[in-house]
Amino acid sequence: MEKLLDALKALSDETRLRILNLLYEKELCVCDIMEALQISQAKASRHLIYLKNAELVKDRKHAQWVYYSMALDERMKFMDSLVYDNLRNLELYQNDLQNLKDWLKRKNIKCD
Amino acid sequence: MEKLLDALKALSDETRLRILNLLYEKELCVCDIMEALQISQAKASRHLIYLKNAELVKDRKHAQWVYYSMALDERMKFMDSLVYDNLRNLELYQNDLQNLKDWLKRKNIKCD
DNA sequence: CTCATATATTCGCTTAAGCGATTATATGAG
DNA sequence: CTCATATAATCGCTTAAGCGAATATATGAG
Repeated sequence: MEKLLDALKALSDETRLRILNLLYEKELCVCDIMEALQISQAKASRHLIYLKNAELVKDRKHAQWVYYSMALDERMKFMDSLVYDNLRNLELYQNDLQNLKDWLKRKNIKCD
Repeated sequence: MEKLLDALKALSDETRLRILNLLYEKELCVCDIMEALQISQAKASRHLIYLKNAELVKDRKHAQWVYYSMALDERMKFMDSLVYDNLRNLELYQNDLQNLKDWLKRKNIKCD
């Protein structure tokens, strides 16, 4: 079966792990990801599409934004352990979350 | 952190998943793997070394044989779900287990 | 020592991944 | 319509993965 293998391939890249770590918090648009991870737009978009093809995330279009969020089926329940027992213990991923938080705050202030 | 990522990269290849599925049953030597999966010796050896470098398995030499077995630390506990909730539901991996069983039986008869 | 068996390593090749830079497309604002 | 913003897609390049075939190494048997 291909589906599981596709999901695991999607998990074998650090940028994608960093993205999943953020999406585990909440639904985000591409520009949130680029800002939080400080990566290029093309890179963020590419990896998000990769994750979508692997059926780990789903997307939702609204105006000119595309919002991505986790889309885990029953089989992928091991993802919880991966994120909470592993990623969240690592400095890089903690920093990413903090950067996301800071960025969302700035973004909201801008919109006021 | 590199270690988790190395482990995940190790999980992103079907042959290595098939090997892990077998090692989840019991400690095996390289030739058991080649026979059960019907793959070449070089291929079995290469992937086992890959898994060892990723610290998912450990090896033990005895005479001319090298025995490999699972070596999961606390962080890798999601592997249980991966194997039992996913791999073991798939025909390919079930067949591999049956082939292993058959091979071990033949092997023992030969040794009598 | 010599041979057979088990395993690891190397080589050359092919294919896939990831990347930056650029371009294309879609949407909303004015 | 025109412009700015958000996202996706393409191109060319570089590097990594995986493979089969062949060779090397280690161990036990006799």
